[in-house]
Amino acid sequence: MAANRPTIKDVAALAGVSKSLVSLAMRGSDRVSAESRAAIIEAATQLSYRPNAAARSLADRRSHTLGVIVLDLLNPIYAEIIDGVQGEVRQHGYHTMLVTGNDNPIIEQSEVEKLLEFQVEGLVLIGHRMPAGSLDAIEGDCPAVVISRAERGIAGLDSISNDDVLGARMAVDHLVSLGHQSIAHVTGGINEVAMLRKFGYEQSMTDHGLADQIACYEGAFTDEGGYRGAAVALDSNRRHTALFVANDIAAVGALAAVADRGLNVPTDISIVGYDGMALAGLRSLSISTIAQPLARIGAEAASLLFLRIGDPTRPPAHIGVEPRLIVRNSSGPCHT
Amino acid sequence: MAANRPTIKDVAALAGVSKSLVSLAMRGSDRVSAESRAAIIEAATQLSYRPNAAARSLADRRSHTLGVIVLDLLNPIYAEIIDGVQGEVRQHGYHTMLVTGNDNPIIEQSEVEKLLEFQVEGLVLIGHRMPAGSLDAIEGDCPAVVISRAERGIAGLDSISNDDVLGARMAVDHLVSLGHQSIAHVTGGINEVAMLRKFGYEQSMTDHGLADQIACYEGAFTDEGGYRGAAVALDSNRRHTALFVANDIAAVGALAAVADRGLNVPTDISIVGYDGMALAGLRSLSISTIAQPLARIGAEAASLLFLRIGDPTRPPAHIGVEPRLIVRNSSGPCHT
DNA sequence: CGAAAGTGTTGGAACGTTCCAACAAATCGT
DNA sequence: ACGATTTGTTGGAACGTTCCAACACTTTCG
Repeated sequence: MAANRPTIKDVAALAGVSKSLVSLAMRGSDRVSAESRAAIIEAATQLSYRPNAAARSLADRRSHTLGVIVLDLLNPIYAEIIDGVQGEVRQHGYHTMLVTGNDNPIIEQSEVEKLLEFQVEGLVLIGHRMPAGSLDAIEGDCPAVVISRAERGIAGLDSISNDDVLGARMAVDHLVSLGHQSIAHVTGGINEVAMLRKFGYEQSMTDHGLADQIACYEGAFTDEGGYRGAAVALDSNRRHTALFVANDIAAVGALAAVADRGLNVPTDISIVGYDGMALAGLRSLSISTIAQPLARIGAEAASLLFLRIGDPTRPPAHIGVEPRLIVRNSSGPCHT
Repeated sequence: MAANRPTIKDVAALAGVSKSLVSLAMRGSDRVSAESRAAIIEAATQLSYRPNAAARSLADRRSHTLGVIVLDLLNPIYAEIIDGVQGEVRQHGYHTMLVTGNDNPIIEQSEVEKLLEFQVEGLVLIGHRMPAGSLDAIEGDCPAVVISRAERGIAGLDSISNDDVLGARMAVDHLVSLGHQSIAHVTGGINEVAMLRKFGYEQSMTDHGLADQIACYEGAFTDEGGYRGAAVALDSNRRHTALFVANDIAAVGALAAVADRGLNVPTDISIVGYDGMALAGLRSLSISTIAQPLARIGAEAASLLFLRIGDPTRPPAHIGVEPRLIVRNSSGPCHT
């Protein structure tokens, strides 16, 4: 561990120039003579000089850093979104500060606070839990974009999400095209996204003249929730031939419920999930699903943020991305 | 968006005291009179003042921030480790800067560089890919701890990992206790962790007098790799009754290979994985596994780092944590 | 050939904090 | 009652950068 970290002054002294010139050179200005530049680079590497980001961001009044707060790292779909964000951010030469809310609004709030103290230039919220009031407060302070939660209500924030209603309709359309009629829905609980998916399901069923076949079973966005909902569906006296489950994780649970009853997927019953998490594609699961373009959502969120940073007065935008059907082995023709 | 962010001076002016006193008060010093404190708090909230972390860390020469670099966010076990790190870090009142290497040594290197520019006080490396040389360089600059890669070779770094040899032995012991003898191993490819697990497998087989039953099939730490390895194992003319697969993701692939052959788990063949990722516990998979205490590994890594920050001269430590057997539905008694 | 325009380079003033020595006022001990 | 301590408070100097106005020197050109 060397004594004290070398500063720009040390480099200047060693190279025999002024600190200002070193500053210029380090940032690759073209107003530096070739000789000076060479001497400076030489000195810098010799001292293994590393600019101090704190000092820089203080002087510059820009941190070149974006804050990303994610509801919960454990859900694999968030990880995929984050990857998208990071890629885009890197391209802009920015840096990312990533924190988790641990599914806890208090922690979430305080982490956001910390990010703001670090003078992040923008905030990406991935599936937050904050009350609208806090969001408004943030918005006054710092450009922000919200992912994966419909935020039509909140005026000032950019947001991006997939079209859950459309996606749900696609799931039903797919099952209908396979000849299914008694298509049940295992819901994702009481939250906006789940509601939209349920709504899409009902809409499409009705459009196909299957309104009388509509059947919703209460579930949740978890393995456990999917299992419960599917179990009730399967044990009912209605002979459902297909299940549209509110998300992929829940679909994994539903798969287990089917297996527990000695039934086969897709011969006895078809299953379609939602989200397109990589995991659902593993061969043991091979769940048909409505995929969100997760990485693209992350990337678009980041570029939206850069747009707003560039022009804080631009009107808030909402980007909707299209979900896409991925057919795997969990859905097949209706056999009754 | 308010005009300019209020600074400590603005607060001081509004409260009618000096900036020094505000600084004291904000950090909760007890040398501030009740009146002054009240006035300051009042002023601060009124202006919605937020201290500037860049300025603070410049003056303080401490960033109160730790850097965490993870190989790849997509692997769920890393997410669980990160959660552990974050929890511990939060308890110390520190902040975390999390970046990914995207499984790319170049990016990894440059991200670490950025973290160091931010004057992080320490670094947690979760499954890095850097050559030993870069690691040495880091070590000179900044306390660091390495997770989940045995680093006995590198003298100066603290590290923490589970005992892979022991874990592999536990897996075999478990299968033997269920009456299995022809226990094959699907490997994790050519890397240190995989080698250790393979070594533990061979050791335990030998100890149980089953040296002649040892059979290794080449796989990888992926779904695909597990599928391939298991497929070869199952198609061989040796009638294996159990498979120890190098990690959980690969075990998921192995499960698919078994299903493809119309065989049943665990009646026809037992499977044990390694890692203890939450996912393996989903009811559709229910894979018996050797679990690493992932969150604890993260937490211990962080506290190790705090120890070293507190005393940079302390000798480097290696902490080994014990893996634990979790029996689920993928392993059962031998029926032949 | 002298003014104008360009080329490199420089010192000093920011940026928003924390730390420190200094100090005034109140309280103490003898 | 008077120096010694304690209790609050203060201005100014760091911290390591970037920015800016000002500088010498060349070069250009009418």
